[in-house]
Amino acid sequence: MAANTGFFDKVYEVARLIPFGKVTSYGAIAKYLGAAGSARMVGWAMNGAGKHPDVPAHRVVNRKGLLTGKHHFDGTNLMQQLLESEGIEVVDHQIQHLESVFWDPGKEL
DNA sequence: TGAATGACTTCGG
DNA sequence: CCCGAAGCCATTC
Repeated sequence: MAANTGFFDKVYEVARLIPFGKVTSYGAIAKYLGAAGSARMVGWAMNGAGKHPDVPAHRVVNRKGLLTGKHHFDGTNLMQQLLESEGIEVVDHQIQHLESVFWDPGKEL
């Protein structure tokens, strides 16, 4: 059980840096971590994000702005509600005005 | 050690 | 932009 490979911690660390009312993509995080191409691992890391209450996994979506991970949340529309609570428009599990709310760690940092 | 899996991304059509 | 297929890489069995 190599739960803590450091990779996970990095993902969580970046996730915490996501500003309120903003979102980012798995690939963006992976790239920022220097693990570009491991976007899937970011998602996998998020699988353990449930243990990290400070990690807003709902702000992490795929590059289309689609809430692909919503299925892993407790309910069915929980993720969408969280985003809407931050002022992000979400329709059909897809973020609207994605460019306006998108936050690229590698670009901002 | 090797095969299977996955909250993705990119490429070609 | 949508669709199908391939690539990627860490984790798990």
